[in-house]
Amino acid sequence: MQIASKFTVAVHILTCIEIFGSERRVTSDFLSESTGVNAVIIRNVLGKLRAAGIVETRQGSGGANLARPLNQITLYDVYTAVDCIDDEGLFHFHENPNADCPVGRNIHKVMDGRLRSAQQALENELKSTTLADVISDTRKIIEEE
Amino acid sequence: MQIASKFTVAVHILTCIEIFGSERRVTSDFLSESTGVNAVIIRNVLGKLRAAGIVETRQGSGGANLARPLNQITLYDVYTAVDCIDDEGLFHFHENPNADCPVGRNIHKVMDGRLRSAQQALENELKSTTLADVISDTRKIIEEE
DNA sequence: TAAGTTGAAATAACGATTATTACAACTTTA
DNA sequence: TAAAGTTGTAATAATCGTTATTTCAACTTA
Repeated sequence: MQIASKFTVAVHILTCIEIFGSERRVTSDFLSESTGVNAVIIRNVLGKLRAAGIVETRQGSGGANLARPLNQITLYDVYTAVDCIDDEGLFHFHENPNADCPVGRNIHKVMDGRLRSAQQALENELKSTTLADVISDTRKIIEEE
Repeated sequence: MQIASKFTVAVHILTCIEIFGSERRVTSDFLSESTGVNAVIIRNVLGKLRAAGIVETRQGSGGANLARPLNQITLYDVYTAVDCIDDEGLFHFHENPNADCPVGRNIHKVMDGRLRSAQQALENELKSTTLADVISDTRKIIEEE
């Protein structure tokens, strides 16, 4: 049970756009090569990132670029953009608790707040890094190679 | 994409054991009734909770009870007991990044620490509540009904 | 106009979760 | 000791979400 790879793929995509965008056109085919993910899936993810105002894409001529500065895109922004998490929340509730049982009819209410807090802790952590951090680390590692 | 309901089911089970354990034998059939989850699945979850030293079960005569005090069982203990999270971590990495691409061969290294931190923030939050808290809230709500 | 690209729909492949069926092993009690 | 009820477990099916694939219209540039 894992958070869909759309999220890490999206970060990969954005990193490529920043790193290679100045030298070449970053197309869905190019991104498919780099990520190992099907080009249609890439276009799908790019579509969500575009809808969230994170990238711009060009139909026809092709290619994608960032729509705002690196330090104004957090991992949380990406995470919500590709919506790998339900409206229901990160934790899945079994759906048919017995309303005739005092525990069954209240367990949801009792757990909800605590689970939401846990999810929020995760999300706050994602808010604390921006793409600028990711790119900076990436450039450092590449230079050291 | 959600964390498997095994987790919330496990909490439901443990709550039932505490609340009803003094009046009756808490069998997998009874728990199946209360949760709405198949009795075999219940026995499966109980098996994991037993392996983690959280409950004891009785073959033959039937029934389950808690193996340690309520305030010594955190939500995190339950979460790890039913292992709804991979060894790989909460976040799923696409598996075939291109080693010939400088981004492809480094993205994992760059992201790993940050994703682990996010996961840990979630888990720390789960460590901060014990079943004693959950039961106390449950009893309060039941009394107010 | 030709070539290359995006956007999007439809469908298939795959994997993980949950449900179901079946039964051996065990405990209690009549 | 036999019957009834239960746990533990394996095997299999149903279901659902993710990812891959195929296909094609719309678009842009040369």
